[in-house]
Amino acid sequence: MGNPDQTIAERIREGIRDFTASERRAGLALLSHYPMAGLETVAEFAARAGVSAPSVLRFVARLGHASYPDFQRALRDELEAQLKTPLMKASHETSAPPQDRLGRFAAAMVANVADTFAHLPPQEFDAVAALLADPRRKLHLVGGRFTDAIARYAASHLRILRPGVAHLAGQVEHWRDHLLDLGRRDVLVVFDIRRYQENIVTLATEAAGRGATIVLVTDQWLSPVSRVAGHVLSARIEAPSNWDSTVAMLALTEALVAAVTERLWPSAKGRIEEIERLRGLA
Amino acid sequence: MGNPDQTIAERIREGIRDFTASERRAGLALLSHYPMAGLETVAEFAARAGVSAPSVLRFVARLGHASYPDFQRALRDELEAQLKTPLMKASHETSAPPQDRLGRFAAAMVANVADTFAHLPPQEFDAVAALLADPRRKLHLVGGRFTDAIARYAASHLRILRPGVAHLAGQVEHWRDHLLDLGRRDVLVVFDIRRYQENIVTLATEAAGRGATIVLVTDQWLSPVSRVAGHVLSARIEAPSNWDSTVAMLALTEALVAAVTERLWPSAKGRIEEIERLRGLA
DNA sequence: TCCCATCTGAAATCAGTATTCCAGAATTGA
DNA sequence: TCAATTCTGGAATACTGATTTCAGATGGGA
Repeated sequence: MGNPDQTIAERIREGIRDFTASERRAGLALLSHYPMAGLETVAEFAARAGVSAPSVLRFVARLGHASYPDFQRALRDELEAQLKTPLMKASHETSAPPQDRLGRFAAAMVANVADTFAHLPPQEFDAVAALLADPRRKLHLVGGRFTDAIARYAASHLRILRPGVAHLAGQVEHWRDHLLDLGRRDVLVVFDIRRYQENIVTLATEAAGRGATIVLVTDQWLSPVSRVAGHVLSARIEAPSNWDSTVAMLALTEALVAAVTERLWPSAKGRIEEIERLRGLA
Repeated sequence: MGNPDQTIAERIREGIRDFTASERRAGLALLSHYPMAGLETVAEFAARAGVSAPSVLRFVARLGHASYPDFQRALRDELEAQLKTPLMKASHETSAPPQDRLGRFAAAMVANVADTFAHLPPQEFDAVAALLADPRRKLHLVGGRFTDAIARYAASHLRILRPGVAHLAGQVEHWRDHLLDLGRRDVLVVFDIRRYQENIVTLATEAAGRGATIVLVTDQWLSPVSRVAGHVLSARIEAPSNWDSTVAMLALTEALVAAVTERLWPSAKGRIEEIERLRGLA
């Protein structure tokens, strides 16, 4: 299969000295029509390179591929990885890309996610991940009008990874009961964006007063909860729409979940298997 | 074969309405993995799309190609023309592939969102937006284990914009009651990704049987719900993590909400003001 | 409800392609 | 110049993958 960290083109350039004459011709033909020539049939490729089919196969074998289809698969994978780069998007959209609303919306989303990660303080991120991965801490998650979906989403993942995860759902009245239990060992994760909700601020302030650690995930203008928060992470939420976008905030949340997953993996692995088993029973 | 001035992707998007169900699945599979899926063998392509090999061939024939190899040649030519221009450069200088996990995660998120919008068939998107904005239709939203948060999120926005929006929450048992009310005038919006949930498929199938229109928002591999869906939108969900990412799906959903908002704005404006007023009272 | 038209995929068939073999050509070194 | 070695491509072979067929499934209309 060859070294997967190297493109096929690189391997050809590197090894071309040691090739036989017809292998070299095949290699040059491929490089000069890269990578399409390699996606043709052996016969076509051979004709293009001016060599025989067997020579092409020897060339492919020399590059370390088990068979011609295997070689083509590698080329396709390589190409696909290349096409993944977002630059490609522009060339795909034939007509007036920045004009249409959908395109503008897409561009804004992409920018939000990119900016959010670009401005993320790694220490802060790691500190939060460590906190969420600490099994001695109890976690409580709560969100506002629209961000509650993210709180819920995070909770549903974290609950799988570790015990002691609660989502403060719906009714504000229930929160009071929860408050009673919040203390030094508790972490309250608050999701709150623009048009910050008063009751959320009150809850966080009260919880902080009782000694709980507050983690705030908010927008770039920072919810007032930041006053009492031990850790603050912010995400970009602007969109060409009447609504704010929580896409970047979800991306940030997923990144946190991924980091926590990694930290907890030894213990979480068995836990997940057990959960799968129980789900199977249901 | 076919009109040479049009890309194959365009022809698919344009004609997809008139395709048969399995041709449509093939088309969607190709669009969501464009154009690599089409460079695979018929069998691989068929497996990816979840249809049989003959269906893929009928799909290719419908696009106006004389044979599968002819179709592949067209794809290659198209791709070659694209590669000729801008991004050869960018792909070669893969400078600084972010080694750190957070950077890789961020890059994947950005790519997911970009790809999702790049491969989104605009007609399909518009059709869904129109459906969701039709006040004569009742909307019912439901999601799976992790996607339910998105269903809920979408519902909370749509509910503000228009009447007749229901979120099928939690308990599977409650769904049954709901099913009774689903008929020709109803739209069931289903969010379902990898490790597709059986009960969701059952629900959608049953709802479709009762004449409801099914809108499916799924991943690039298409939930089995696509069999009964009137409209399918797919989002990229792969992430360098143990979990799949729903970021792009949320982005897609927000784009839909934005489109619906725009369509309904004249009527929604007053509605929102009224809601604000009521919230003020509480 | 039944019928007709349409669609779909399993299996059989067929075509074309990769692969192998080997004889002869080219190259090398003495 | 001559052998030894390496390389090369024509032709036979073995597969794999495209294509066709057809029976059954599906859906829509009377």
